[in-house]
Amino acid sequence: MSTKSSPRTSARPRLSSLNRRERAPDHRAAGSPAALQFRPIHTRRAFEEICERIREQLVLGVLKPGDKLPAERDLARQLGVSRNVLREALRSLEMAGVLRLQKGVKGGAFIREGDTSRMNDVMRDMLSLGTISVRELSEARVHVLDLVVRLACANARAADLEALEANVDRTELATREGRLLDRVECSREFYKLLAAATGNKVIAMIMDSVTEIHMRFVYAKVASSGVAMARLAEKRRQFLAALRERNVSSATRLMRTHLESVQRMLEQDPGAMSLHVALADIQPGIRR
Amino acid sequence: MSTKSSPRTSARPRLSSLNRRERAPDHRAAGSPAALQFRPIHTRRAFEEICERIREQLVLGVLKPGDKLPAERDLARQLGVSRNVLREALRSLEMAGVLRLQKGVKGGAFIREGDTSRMNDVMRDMLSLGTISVRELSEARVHVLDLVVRLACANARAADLEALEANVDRTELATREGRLLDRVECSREFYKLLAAATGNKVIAMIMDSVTEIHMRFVYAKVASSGVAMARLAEKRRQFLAALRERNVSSATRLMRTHLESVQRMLEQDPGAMSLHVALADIQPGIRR
DNA sequence: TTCCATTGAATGGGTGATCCATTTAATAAT
DNA sequence: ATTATTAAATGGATCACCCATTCAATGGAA
Repeated sequence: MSTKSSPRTSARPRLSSLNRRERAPDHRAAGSPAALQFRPIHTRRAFEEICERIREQLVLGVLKPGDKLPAERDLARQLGVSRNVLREALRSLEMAGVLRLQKGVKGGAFIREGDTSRMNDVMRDMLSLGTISVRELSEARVHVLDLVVRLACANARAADLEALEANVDRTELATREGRLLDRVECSREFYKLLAAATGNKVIAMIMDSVTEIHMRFVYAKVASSGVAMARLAEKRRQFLAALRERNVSSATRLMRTHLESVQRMLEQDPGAMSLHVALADIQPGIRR
Repeated sequence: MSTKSSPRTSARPRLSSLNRRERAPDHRAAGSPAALQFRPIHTRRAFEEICERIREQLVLGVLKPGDKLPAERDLARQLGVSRNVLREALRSLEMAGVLRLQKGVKGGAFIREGDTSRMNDVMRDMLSLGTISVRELSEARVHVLDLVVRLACANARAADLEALEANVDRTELATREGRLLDRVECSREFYKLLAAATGNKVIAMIMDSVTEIHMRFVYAKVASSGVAMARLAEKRRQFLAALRERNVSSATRLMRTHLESVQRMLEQDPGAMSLHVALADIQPGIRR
């Protein structure tokens, strides 16, 4: 072994002696039972250990949103890893929405408020990879929206209703001025506000994740064909009225029939709609 | 500028001339309208560009599950970035469940089948960061489960019912043998099978994500107190019977009352239940 | 004093060379 | 034929740099 390698393995405290956490058991002396299953062992890598430790501090409450981690150089030294490896870990946590990295003096790695849009990215990747289908997503959206409408009827507060009303105002204006794509943007916002009106951030997050991609399809459709939903603002007003009255069955019915007509619109000339067109430009983003 | 820096900026084709995609518009000559909002510009970093390009190839169908990316050294050269930066991108994609990295000759970066468990990790981080509360998660779970039961009644196939039946058999056995923690594991599996019985992977994914953490709480409770749900297997049999009969109202009612009793169990001695206990040991994992 | 340009240090972003550990196919020895 | 050995390819990790951005401290001009 070369003399150069020795400092790497001994000169400073290393991350963990548990670097390889699990080993395949040695069954050589015990024969080979047929049903025996080996979980693939997977050598634990430094960056995983680092991510784990940081998440641990989060769960323990030692780290909270707004807190700053030590500078990369310091933290790397503390953990006994190279700066590059530490950066891999920080990158992963950044992409997971846990950290926000900021340059410059007074910069650093800050714990973020949770980024609820991360679920959208998961959904997008699942679609890209073909693990879920557009059909499944649409179907799920119908059911989730049904739930959201019921919860919004039960829990919407005055502020929620006002925000929705203002949204419909914008929708109406966009319609009058012929800004169809802006109107699609209003629709996206409408569903986001409706999701928020449930008063449950988990439900809202789920709702957003199944709505995001759907709206991309609508956008692509409107952009390419120029056709758009007729009497949209009017339908929204009716729905809002039902919501105000806490009339679950009416609100549900209105939303359901609306979804059906949107679906019919999307399914005209289905050949024009490709996953690729709808998903283009959405990239798991780092929102700062 | 030193002579050393010049090769970095000119010697080989760089990632993109669009390295900074969006710039804040220059409004100096136009005054300062009050409502003007600046989206924070954020210098696009190399690893983001790389992730985007790879995801692009996914959406376009050029890359499919099972495909292998070029070796790190080659890909880095092709993209005109250093190997370290490329690795940051690959790490991020690995943590996102898009890639699987494998060592050794014949190793490399392979496109994975989508990993539906990624959503669980998002949920976990949201809890750790305090963005969502346990209360919201439990409430969401009740509603989602309600939906899942309805869909399972409508769509469960013979194979699904068999798997559920086998699961209840195991539950019964574990009960008789007093293996309470194994029985919790059975419960986790039960809900996973039920989710799968909906026939919709999006719904299943959502269901799993709200169930995972909940089951950690149940596990921690059972492990610490030794108490456990009475007549569990029996209740499961009743529920399965309703499911077989496609009796939505009965199945829904049975599940709902069961959830309530579980909730009562969890809420005894609530002080003992901390987020930290329940979340310990769950780490966004790389399952190979 | 007040204001604005300059400077310099801290920080994340990025590079390239080098070595290690694991895996596997080709090769040699038995 | 079978079994060790070897060599090459690959991801994992380290080190020593340099660059670009940011911002507080500094200092000179108004």
